[in-house]
Amino acid sequence: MKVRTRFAPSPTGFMHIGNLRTCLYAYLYAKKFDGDFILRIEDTDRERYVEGAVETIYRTLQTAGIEHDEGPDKDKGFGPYVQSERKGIYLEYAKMLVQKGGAYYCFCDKERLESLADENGIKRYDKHCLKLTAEEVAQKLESGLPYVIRQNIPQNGASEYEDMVFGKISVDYSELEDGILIKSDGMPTYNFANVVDDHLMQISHVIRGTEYLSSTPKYNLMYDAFGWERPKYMHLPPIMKDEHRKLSKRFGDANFEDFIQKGFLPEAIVNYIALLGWSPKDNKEKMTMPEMIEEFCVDGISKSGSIFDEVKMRWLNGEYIKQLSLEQFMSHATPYFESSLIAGKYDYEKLGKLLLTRIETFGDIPQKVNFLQEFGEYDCEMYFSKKMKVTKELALVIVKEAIDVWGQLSDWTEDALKEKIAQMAESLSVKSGQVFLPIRLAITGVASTPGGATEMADILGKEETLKRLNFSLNLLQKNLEV
RNA sequence: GGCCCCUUGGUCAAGCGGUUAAGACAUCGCCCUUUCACGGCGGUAACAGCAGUUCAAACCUGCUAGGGGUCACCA
Repeated sequence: MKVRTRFAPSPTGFMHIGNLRTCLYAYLYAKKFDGDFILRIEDTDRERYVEGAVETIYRTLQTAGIEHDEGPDKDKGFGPYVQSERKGIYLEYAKMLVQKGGAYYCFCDKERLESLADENGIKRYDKHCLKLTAEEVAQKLESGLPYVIRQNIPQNGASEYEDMVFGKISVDYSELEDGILIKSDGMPTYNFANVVDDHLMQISHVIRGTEYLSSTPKYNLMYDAFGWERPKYMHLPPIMKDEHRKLSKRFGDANFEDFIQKGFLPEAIVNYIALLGWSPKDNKEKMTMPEMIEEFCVDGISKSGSIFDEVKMRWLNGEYIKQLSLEQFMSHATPYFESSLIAGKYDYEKLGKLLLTRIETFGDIPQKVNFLQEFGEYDCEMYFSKKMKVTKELALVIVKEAIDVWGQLSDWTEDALKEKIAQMAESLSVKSGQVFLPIRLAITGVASTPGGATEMADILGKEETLKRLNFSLNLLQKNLEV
C-alpha cells in the first residue's frame, strides 16, 4: 500500500513550532517511503476561522522547504482539500453511518444537555435520542427541528490499537461519549471529518499530536462501523514552552515566522525542530532535508514532551550562518544593517566579513554594530584585565601614545595600523596585546566587538578614530583623578 | 476526579538485561590568537523513589510520587 500522510491544520492564526514539527514528521515519513504528503485545511469551525491563516500555512510550508504533493492548490483527484467545501460529503456519510447503526440523530436541546452534568460538572450524553423510533425521527426531521448526529458507542467492551510510537493503547468504551459527528449547522466536527477524509483521501498513516491518543479508539470504531480499514497511527509528544506549559498559539509562543523575522534561517529552524522529539540513529545533529528524510525512523521518536530551547536553536543557526558564502550572508544581513543605527553608513561588507563567524542570528547585527554610531560615556573598569596585565593607568599611556602615533599616520590601512601597534608595544616595552586591548576599548566603548582594534579603526576611519581616542583619553584622565 | 500516557545531567538526547551511562547545547577552566570573536582541549553534572524478578536491571514487573493529555455543536 502506498504511504500517504497528511498535515491538516485549521486556519486559526499563525503556525507555531509545534504544528510545524508535526507537519515535518508527516512529510519526512511520506518521503522516506516515496509516498505522498497531503495538505488539508480543517476549517469546520467557522467561529475560529482567521482571515489570512491559509496563506500563512502555504507560506510557512514553502519557506520551510516542505512541499506537499496534494492540497487545495494541487488537486490530484481526492479533493476538495478544504473541509468546508466537503460539507455535503460528511452529511452523506453520516447518514450512511446511521443506517449501519454506528450513529443516530439527536434532538436534545441545550437545557436538557446542561441538566446532565454530574457532581464534577462533567456532562455525558445519556443516549436519550437513541431510543427514538425511525418514525419519530422522520417526524422530527420533517418538522424542521434542529438536530445533530451522534456517534453510537457500545456500552460494554474496550477498544484497542497499536500506536507506532506508544505501542498498545486500550480504552474502555465506558470512557467514551456519544460525541457529535454533525453539528446543528450541518458541519461535521473534527471527530467525524478526519475519519471520513482520511479514508476518502486514502491516508495510510495518521500523524498528529498526543492529544488524540486517547480519542483514537472512537475513530477506530467508526472505521469499523463503515467497514473501512483503519490507518496506522503515529502520535507525537508535545513541544513544551517550559516544564509545565505546552507551546501555544494563544500565547503567541514560538511562531515560525517570528523566528524568520528575528534572523533565523529556515533550514536551521527546521533542522532544530526535527531534533525535538526525534533523534537519528547516528545522533547527527546538523542535517539537510534529504538527510533527514533518509534518516527518519519511528524508533527514534520519543514518548515524552520536549522543552523548546531557543539557546540551542541559536547555536544551530550560527552553524548554518557560518557556512554561508559572504554573498549569501550579505543578502540576509543587509536588511538588518539597514535597521540598525549605522544604516547608510560604513562599509556593510567589511563588517559582514567580520560578523559572519560572530553572530548566531541576523537579528544580532544591530546590537553588534550600533557602537559605531553610538559612542559616549562608558565604564572605565573595562580597561582592567588581569589576564592581559592591563590597568587603567597603562591604558591612559597607550591611548595617549596611539593618538600621537596613529595621528601621524597617513596610510590608514589595517596593515599600517597593525604595524604602528607593534611599534608602540616596542617603544613602551609591553606586549602588543596590552596595546590592542585598550585601543579597541577606547575607540568602541564596548567589551565585545565584531573585530579587533585595527579592524575597528579601519572601519571607523581616521577622523572618527582619533576623535574617540581623545574622548577616551579625557574619560580615563577624569576617572583616574577621582 | 475518571481514563490514557510519560519520567536518563539545567536543556535536547543515546541506551533495548552485563557500558568507566554516549553525544550536543548551556556552564566552567585551559590552549590558540596581538586585542573581540572563531577554533581546539578538558571539567562539573543524570537513570524520580521503593519493592520484586534475575547470577546481573537505566532497561522486565508492581506500587508510590511527579508531570502531561483527555473528558466541547474546538481542532
